[in-house]
Formats: sequence, C-alpha cells, structure tokens
Amino acid sequence: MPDVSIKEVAKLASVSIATVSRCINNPEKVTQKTRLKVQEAIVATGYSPNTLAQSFRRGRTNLIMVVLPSIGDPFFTAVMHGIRSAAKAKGYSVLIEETQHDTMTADEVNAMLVSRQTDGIILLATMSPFGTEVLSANSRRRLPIVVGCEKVSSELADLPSVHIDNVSAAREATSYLISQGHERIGMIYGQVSSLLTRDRELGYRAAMKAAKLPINTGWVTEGKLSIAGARQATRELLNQPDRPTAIFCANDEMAIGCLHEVKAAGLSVPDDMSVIGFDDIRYAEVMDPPLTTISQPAAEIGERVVYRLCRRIDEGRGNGDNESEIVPHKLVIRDSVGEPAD
Amino acid sequence: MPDVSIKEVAKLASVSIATVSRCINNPEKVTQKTRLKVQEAIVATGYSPNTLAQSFRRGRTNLIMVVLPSIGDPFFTAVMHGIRSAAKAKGYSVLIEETQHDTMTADEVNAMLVSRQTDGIILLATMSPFGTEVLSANSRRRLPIVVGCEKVSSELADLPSVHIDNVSAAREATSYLISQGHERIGMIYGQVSSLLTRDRELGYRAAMKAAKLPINTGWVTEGKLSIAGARQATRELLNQPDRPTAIFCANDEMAIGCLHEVKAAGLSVPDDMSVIGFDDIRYAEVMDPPLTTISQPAAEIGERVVYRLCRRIDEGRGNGDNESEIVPHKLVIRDSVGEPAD
DNA sequence: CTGAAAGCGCTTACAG
DNA sequence: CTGAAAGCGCTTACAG
Repeated sequence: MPDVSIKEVAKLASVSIATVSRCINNPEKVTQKTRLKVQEAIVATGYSPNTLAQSFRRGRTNLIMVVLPSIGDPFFTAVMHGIRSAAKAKGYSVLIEETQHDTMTADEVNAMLVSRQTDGIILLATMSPFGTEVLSANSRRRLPIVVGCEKVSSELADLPSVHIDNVSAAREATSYLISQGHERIGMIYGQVSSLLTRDRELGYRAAMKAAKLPINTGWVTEGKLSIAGARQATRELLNQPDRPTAIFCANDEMAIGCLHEVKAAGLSVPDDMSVIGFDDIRYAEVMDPPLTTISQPAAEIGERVVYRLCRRIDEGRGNGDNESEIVPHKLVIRDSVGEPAD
Repeated sequence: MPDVSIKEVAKLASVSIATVSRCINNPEKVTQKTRLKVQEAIVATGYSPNTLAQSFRRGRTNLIMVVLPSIGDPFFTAVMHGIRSAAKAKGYSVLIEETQHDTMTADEVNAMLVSRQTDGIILLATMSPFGTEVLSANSRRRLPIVVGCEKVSSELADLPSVHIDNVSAAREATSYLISQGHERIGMIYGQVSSLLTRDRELGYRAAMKAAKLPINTGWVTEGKLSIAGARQATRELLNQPDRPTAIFCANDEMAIGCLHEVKAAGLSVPDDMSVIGFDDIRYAEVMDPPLTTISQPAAEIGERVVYRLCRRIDEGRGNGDNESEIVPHKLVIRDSVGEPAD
C-alpha cells in the first residue's frame, strides 16, 4: 500500500481536508458524528500524518539535541536515560552530539542552529569547543538551551541549569579522605575544557586549603576522562618522590583506571593507597575493592533538564526562568578508602 | 536577526529563488558570475536553508533510527560510535530506541514507520518485542532495514546484516575452557528475547556436546544482560550441588557481575573458578583479574551497517543485497581463566 | 543558464 | 461546526 495522504481520507469520509486535520489535532472542534466518520476513514486507509509536512508547517521538529562529552561514560548514559524518558513523555525524540568524538566546524554548528533542525538544546558540556560554539552561534538565533550537570558559567548566566554542587561535593570527598588521616592527597582531574571536573578540582583545593594541607607539584594530573588517561596519570602520581597516600578522581571512569594501575604497581587498595571516585556509576560497587564515591541523581538531572527545556520551548525564551536548580549528591562509603599506612 | 528565507537572498542577489536553490544544490548548473553574486547575498543575509522545508520537499529526513537492547552496554556504545561516525560522514543524524527502556505500542511503531520520520532502520535486536514489531509493521511500508550484531533470523532472510559468527565464537570460548581442563562448565545467557545471546548459548552447547561433556540442570541460567542479573545468576550457579569450575558469560557486562559475585563468595578467580566473557568492552582488561573474553570489531560493525543501509536507501530496496557480512572475532586471553582446582 | 510556476502535505485564520 | 483557500520554504520539471 503506497503512502496515503490527508486527501484520500477526506475523500473517503466525504469531508474537507481541514476537517480531517481538525479531527486529529483538535477533535473537540468537530461533531462526534463527523469524528467517527473520519476515524473510520483513517483506519480504512491506514492513514498516518506525514510528520515531515507537520514539522514544516508547524515550524517544529519535536527533536531536541543533547551535547555531552561522551555517551560512553556510564554516568552520562544514566543522565541520558532520564532525558530520554522525559523527552518521550513530552513527545520529543533526542539527537546526541558527543564533543569527544564529533567534530563540527563553527559553520556547521551555526547551520544546525539556524536551520531549525531541533527545537531546543541540552548542554552537558558548556566549555567544550562544541559547547562554546553552540553558545556563541546561538547569540544570534536564540534557541532554547538548558544546561545540565554543570553550573552555568558567568557569561551564560541567563541560561537555566540543573546540577549538583560539584564544588561542595568534591570538597566533601576530599574532606572525607582527610578525616581518615590522609595528608598527602593527589587528584586526577578530567580535562581543562570540562567545567564539571574543573569545579571538582576547585572543591579539592578548597578542602586542602581549609585543612592547611599542601598540594605538591605533580600531585594534580590530567586523566582525560578516560580509563587509559587515568592509568597514565596514576603512573605519574606513583612516581612522585613524595607520593600521595590517597587519590581523588574527578569521575569513576578514571577511578577505575586508577584503581587498576595502583594494583598493577603491586600496591594494595586501600592499605597502601586510597582511591575515591565521583558519580557512582554502576561499575563502582563491583570493583575490587568496591569504590567509595560521590553519587549524583543522574536520571533525575536528565528528567529535570528536559522539563525545564520544554517549558522554555513552550513559553518562549525570556520567560524569566534562568535559575540554577541544585540537586543533592551523596557520599557513598565503600572499601577503597582506608587510613594511610604511615 | 530573524529567520531569513530563500526569498530574501533572491531579492538581494536579483535572481529568482530557483537560482538560489540551484547555487546551493547544483552549483554546476549556474554561471560562476551568478554563483558569486548569490554566494555574496547568502553571506550578507546569513541565510541557511530551512531543513524542515527541505526534508518535506525531498521526502527525506536524513535521520536513521537504531534499535538496540541497551545503550548502557559499553559494547553497544562502541557499535554506536561506528554508526555515528559513518552516519555523519553520509550526512545522517541518528535516533536511538532502546528496547530495554523504551516501551512503544505496536501502533506507535507503526505510526513511526509510516509517518516517514526516518529514512532507514538499523536493528541490533531483532527478536526483542520492539524489533519484531518493527519488522512486522514494516511488511507494509517497506523502509530500508539492516540488521547488525545478530544473524538475521529466517523469516527476515531478505535483510542484509553484519555480525560476527556468534555460534562459532561461543564454541571457541567454551572449547578454550575445555582445553584448560574444565569439564563442569556453566553458562550465563542474556535473555530469551536476545538472538545474539541465544546463539552464544548454542555455541556453548555445541562445544560441550562435541567434547562429550554433560550440562547439568541448573548450570545454564539467565543473567538478563545486566550486572545485577548476572550476580543473581552466579549465586544460583554457586549453590549447585555439583557446581561448575568455570562459567561462560554471554557478555562482559554479565561477566563483570559474575566475577564480583564469585569473589564475594570467597572464591579466587581463576584458582577456584574460571570466568570467561564476551565482547571485550573497555572495562574487561582492568578487571581483577583481567577478563579473558571474545573481542569483536564493534565500531567496524557499526560502520559497515551504516554503509549497507545507505546503499539500501539510495538504491531502493530490492537491490538484491541481502547478504550476511561476517566479520572476524578473536579470543583474547587474559587472567580470568585457569586450570580447575580438582 | 535562468525564471515562472506548480506542488510537496499539512494547518489555520477566515467566512459562512 | 465545516469548507475553501492561503501559505509554510523549498525543489524541480518545463519553457524560453
């Protein structure tokens, strides 16, 4: 059966195409009798509206784009679950752009925004080249944007956002290490272009400072948000003359690499080295030893971001809703942190 | 600056809108002089074609849908990377539907297919409720479909597919266990609706049979493709009166849960229990002990699937390309398999 | 090589 | 409550 358009339905039901359209979109504007007749014709023809035509006509795609560092990170996968389920509930499909893997020129980003391919954008990586590109491109054509997982940086202060307090959470993780007796504490951060892990570094530094603990050169290294990067970073940390007795990793993905590398070096966790992560991804608790970490309500963040975005889309920007929504984090104590050996 | 349409550009360049369209889509049909003039006008106005209108007019969305069991599984994430990069190269965006999390009624699936929201479909989970729904719905409106990661089951024999030989690979994994001296070998499969893990079970059974080794009741359990499911399954296996000395897990995600649970029971891997996985996800090598597993070229599968799909889209179905493309797998020997204790 | 015109399938004021 | 008609922004035969 070839594609059937609204015309065939109208003919079969002996009504105008306008009436068919109304039956579908505003059934209350049509008498029940007509509605039934049209309904029947729809079934008989197997009609389904051409969404392409609808999108075009309405000027909406019902598509939202989410920009994130890496869909491979289980934390972001968890956020995506929240996003997808909320989006589905709201009638949206979602398009994903990964800043780590997708390369897009400024022109392409611009074209994408201006060509109305999506109704709105969720930014989970504001400082990435892609993210900043989106933001600057969007200063012209203002598409609704909501930031998630990160606090919104100053120049974008007019964007709504949903996230935990990364600085506080990192301070809490570091303080926990300190409370266990650690004084030499290293850190593996993500990458410079990640606001999220930069905030965690800030929290770590604040906690160390508050405890009047020094941070030696070489104790803070870049783990590139990956297992491989973290393994490399860990090796460097272990080679420090006065090496730390504990390592704070800016996310669990890196903590997993760190854990492995520490053990590969013949050290015991937590006896010789304590490791603490961030995110509480599903692998954290099956690590050996199970990973102590900070958990955040990933799916909830995703859902809330979508609801904020939908509100922006429906009400138009400038609805004055530019607030940060802080959701709670939690320290999850397992077995990868102990007291220092010395 | 508000949205600018092709009309403004035409006016500014003093040409017709047809010419502007040609400059963009068929520049060779236009004199260089005109082209330059139009080019200038495009820049001056900041024009970018309205993709909604283009899609509508052309009857193509440049969107492909991929149906997979779970984007959370790092193996599928790796496949998705291949899919995304190839899709991007071909000018497509990709929409993801997860069979584990998204619930769609038959009507919704049908509506989606018939309403031309996507140009083609990649099925990585043919036997899931969703997958079968897509297939039966598509018997009417025939959208291009390509199967990936799984062999295409008989009633769909007219679909192209790209995958490893799951049966052989599982046979190889099991044979390796046998070659190490194991005779009591258990298996944790995924779920009944997963063709992929069912084929792996077939391979396991074939290898056991070929070696004239019995499979006791209770040695084959369902791990539900998840860490939690595998932990539960492992507990059951460990409680068997004549429990296995080795366990073959149908994927690494489950092997990770299995490994954890075996160790939690106070057993040593591989001294007391050997564990072998499947997929070689990036966490496999940082497990403790590093996981012996079967690796498959995930990204490559993704890329090839996209190329096959694009060919179908461009040439129309019935281009006679319905072949299975088998890509190679490889046994990766690490430390989670040893000789049995007894 | 270029332009005038038709038309893709809808939705939505506007009349009646 | 219903229909005739305009129009969304493009692309593409069809003339010239």
